[in-house]
Amino acid sequence: MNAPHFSTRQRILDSAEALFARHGFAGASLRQVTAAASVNLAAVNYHFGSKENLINEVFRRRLDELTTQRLQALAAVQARPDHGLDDVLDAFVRPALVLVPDEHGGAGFVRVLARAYAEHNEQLRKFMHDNYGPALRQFASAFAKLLPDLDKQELYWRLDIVSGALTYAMADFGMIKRRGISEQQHRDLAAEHLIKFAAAGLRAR
Amino acid sequence: MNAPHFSTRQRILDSAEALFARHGFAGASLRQVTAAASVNLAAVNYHFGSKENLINEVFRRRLDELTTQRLQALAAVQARPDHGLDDVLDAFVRPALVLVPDEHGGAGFVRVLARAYAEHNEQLRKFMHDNYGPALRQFASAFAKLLPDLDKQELYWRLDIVSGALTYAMADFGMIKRRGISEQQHRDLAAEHLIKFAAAGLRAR
DNA sequence: GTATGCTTCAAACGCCCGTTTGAGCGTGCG
DNA sequence: CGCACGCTCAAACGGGCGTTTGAAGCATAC
Repeated sequence: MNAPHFSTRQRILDSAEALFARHGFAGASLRQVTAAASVNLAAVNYHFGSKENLINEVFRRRLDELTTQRLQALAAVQARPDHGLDDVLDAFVRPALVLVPDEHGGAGFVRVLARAYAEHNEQLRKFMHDNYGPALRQFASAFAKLLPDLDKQELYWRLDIVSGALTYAMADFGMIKRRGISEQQHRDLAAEHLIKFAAAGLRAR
Repeated sequence: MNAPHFSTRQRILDSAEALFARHGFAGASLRQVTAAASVNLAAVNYHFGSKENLINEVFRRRLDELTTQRLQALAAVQARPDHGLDDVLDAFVRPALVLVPDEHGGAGFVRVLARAYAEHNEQLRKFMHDNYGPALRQFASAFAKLLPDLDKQELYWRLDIVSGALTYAMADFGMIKRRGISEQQHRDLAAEHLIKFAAAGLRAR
């Protein structure tokens, strides 16, 4: 499944991400993960200490990447003096598209992220809040500048709504089947619609 | 945990719903469920056949209720000739608030629903599509009448976004902590903000 | 060449899982 | 009464779980 020239550690992370996405954290066993990674069972505990810790590492790896890219995109947008709501939303949404697909048609990390929300695990939530929060606050202030009449509490509610819609749209949870398009196409379209929708939603009076 | 005068069947369903919400379908064991319900372990297989089937029954019970209430509310709204977008959205969102809380602070069925989305299980999805789909189509046509200029594909995308945001908001997945309010208050507020946001999003051009 | 330290390996640990079994229970009908 | 039926129960089934162990491999440094 994984090319043998990648490190054991990395192959475990890749397989774990794909299997957690498909079967959930409790539903995917270390035996499945290590088999998919062509790695000995004990390697997980050797490299990560425990399953719990492996889950955290799966997150850290991608969230760091996601946050970095978002903030980069935001900085680029804010450098342009005429930037609008759509641009900031794009900086928020677009990076989530990139780190998405795994090699075998799964939705990869975005779906893991959705799992994590659903888990409602306090530890995971704190971890996400710590790593996510500062970046989110930067976006909030970028939005606040573009929506000077919007109450701060109101803005935070709406950003939460955008995050939720983003997560669900990216993970392709919708009830409506859209035939003949790839997962990647689906997510591009979803991003497009989401940005338009969210821009109007944020401007609501 | 459950009053003893309820039937074994019902106590199992209640406990299962709460535990599936908290720990997921794979994460909550039948031993936990039956212990919480003060019921013999074998009772699950006696009354439901299998764990898989228990999960389905947990859904059927609430989804039937939810769909019925939504369609009732929609009918009431459509009876008024001057109804607007907010009213239809209210009919869609409000019933989700009602069937929410379990007795011990958990978020109950709404969180189970969010789990189901995250599971991405084909069988569950088909089940939801079959039971959900017709009602969703009724709402779609109610929205379409109020948004005559909106392309049909576009509308479906936006309704998917609304569903995602609704699920996410109801299950209280947000990153932002809001102190000093109960789960119920949180959901009332979430519904209010969601409706305002979604109405504007649906009207986006 | 041998000692060192990181990594991999097969095997085993005890535990919990979903499910099945067959005996036991109470109720109500013939 | 007796017997059938719906339900509950404790116990056991095989199997999969996360984790631990100690030996084996294999480079690098001395």
